[in-house]
Amino acid sequence: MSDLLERLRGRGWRLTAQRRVVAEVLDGDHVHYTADEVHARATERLPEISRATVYNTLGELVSLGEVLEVSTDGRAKRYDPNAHHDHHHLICSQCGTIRDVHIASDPMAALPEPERFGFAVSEVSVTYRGVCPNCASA
Amino acid sequence: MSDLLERLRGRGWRLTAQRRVVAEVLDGDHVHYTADEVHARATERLPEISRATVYNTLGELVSLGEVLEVSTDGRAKRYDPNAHHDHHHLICSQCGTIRDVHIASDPMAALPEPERFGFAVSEVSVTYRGVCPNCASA
DNA sequence: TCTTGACTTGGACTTTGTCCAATGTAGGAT
DNA sequence: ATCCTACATTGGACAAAGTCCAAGTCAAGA
Ligand SMILES: [Mn+2]
Ligand SMILES: [Mn+2]
Ligand SMILES: [Zn+2]
Ligand SMILES: [Zn+2]
Repeated sequence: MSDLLERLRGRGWRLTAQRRVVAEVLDGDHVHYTADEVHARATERLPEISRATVYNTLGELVSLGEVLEVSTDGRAKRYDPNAHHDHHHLICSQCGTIRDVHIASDPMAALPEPERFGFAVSEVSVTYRGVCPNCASA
Repeated sequence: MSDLLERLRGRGWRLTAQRRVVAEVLDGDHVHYTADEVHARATERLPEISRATVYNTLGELVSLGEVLEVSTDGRAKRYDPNAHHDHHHLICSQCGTIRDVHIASDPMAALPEPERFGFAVSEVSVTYRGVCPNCASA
């Protein structure tokens, strides 16, 4: 994600300290933070960053396709910087941990034409749930 | 769902007017209402039913496995009385309409052992998104 | 260095949902 | 048929997650 800021500048973004910090927090793929978690971690680096700015920046990153929104349960959305490699999610039903997973067949191909009801289907996500090893042993 | 009330009585439920009305609203499969939509429809039949009771009853029905919770976007959860036939969902990304769909292959089989990371995987849901015919023509 | 439109901020507000003490009632007991 | 009481309902306070806005700040081009 080091070149993310470059791409964003290319799109006319002003490079503010706040945006830089949000990008840094999301850097190092494989995280799935809530907005509040992003805010907490951003605050460690830039104490006065506001919640509103974190929400604004996350929303912009999602619009640009640089970050994915993951709605797991009915709780807070999670933000996923791993937007450039197709993947799905495996979620622990007890502790909420999320892992990226890669699956063996294309789920888009599994939806027969008559089951599409005239929709222009453009996206599919597969969510697996179960108990993680950590929760199982406890 | 006519025998739902029988099953519930068998489980020791008191058959109150409120519970009856919530069950009636969810009757006739293929609906995916939010709690507030259930409340609005329940109010037409029983004007003084409270929001708290609708939430309580929906929660109980979910615990009993009679109704499924569907978390689509980050908005209100939807309640799905079609709990006894496996199915997945196709959602219009513009208007939010939900359709039940049946898929051709088993998505559980698509997750290879090494991608399970020691989880005891018990559940999988597939969500398709696209533009419905109605929204496409508008 | 100056200027200005874009960005940030704190707080009010909204939506969705939970919790609780007070009140009501379904259904078994008499 | 009536009584009893444990369970259910209610309204309103509260909480979590997110949006919106007017006022102040600042990145970056001139
Ligand atoms: Mn992910
Ligand atoms: Mn359904
Ligand atoms: Zn776990
Ligand atoms: Zn639509």
